[in-house]
Amino acid sequence: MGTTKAQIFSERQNELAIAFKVLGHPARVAILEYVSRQNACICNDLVEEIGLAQATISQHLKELKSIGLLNGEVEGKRMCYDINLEKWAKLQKELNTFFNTTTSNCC
Amino acid sequence: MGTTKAQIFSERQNELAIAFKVLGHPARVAILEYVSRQNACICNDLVEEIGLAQATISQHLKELKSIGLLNGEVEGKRMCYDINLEKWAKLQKELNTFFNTTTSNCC
DNA sequence: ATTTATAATCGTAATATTGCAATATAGAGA
DNA sequence: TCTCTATATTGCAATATTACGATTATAAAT
Repeated sequence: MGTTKAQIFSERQNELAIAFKVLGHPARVAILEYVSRQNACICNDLVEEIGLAQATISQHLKELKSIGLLNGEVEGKRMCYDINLEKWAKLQKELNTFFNTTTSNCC
Repeated sequence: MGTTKAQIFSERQNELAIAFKVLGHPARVAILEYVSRQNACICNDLVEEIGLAQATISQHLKELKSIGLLNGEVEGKRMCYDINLEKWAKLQKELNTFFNTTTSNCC
């Protein structure tokens, strides 16, 4: 127990849910918003901006990278994260498809 | 530890994240999709359709209700759930605002 | 009244997530 | 090289989530 029974759902449902889940933390919402506002987007800035420990920010960045929403480029000793616009647009489209096809005709 | 530090984020960021989080489970995605396809949308049907225990489905329904995405009406000894279309449209709009305003200009 | 059907709630075990300190790694500059 | 800075990883504690059996509550049917 404690584990999501992914095998009983479709791949699409699982992927959609995973994307929603990754977006389902305020720190990750804030990271995406901050990264999108900045020209320089470095973990250390995020630590100051957001107010979580460096290790914690790094972990959240990892999750955002895991679904391809963020790109991380090494820039000297720093990392430069930016949003993967292609993936971003694709996800937006998928979410809208989900919202548009899921409308009630019940009762 | 273990608890999200909600107090360091804006109300909007927290609410957005909570909505994403609720959508971030394949069972809840599946429930929304199934409810939207049916005219009769009863927990017991969902148990058969989805293949999780009745208690588990009931719990997922509760979470969907908690953010107002589902309405539950008592219909005799059954419950009739349907999607709260107003909330649904509002959420879709908010997510799109998030996606549209969060685009990269980094690096 | 008793039984049956439906769904909510409770209690609990297994697992996942969050957050941080400590440590590791890697590049830049003295 | 040695040190400093930036980021990643590890290990761990606290808490949250997932799932389910058992129980409870309610209403319909007999």
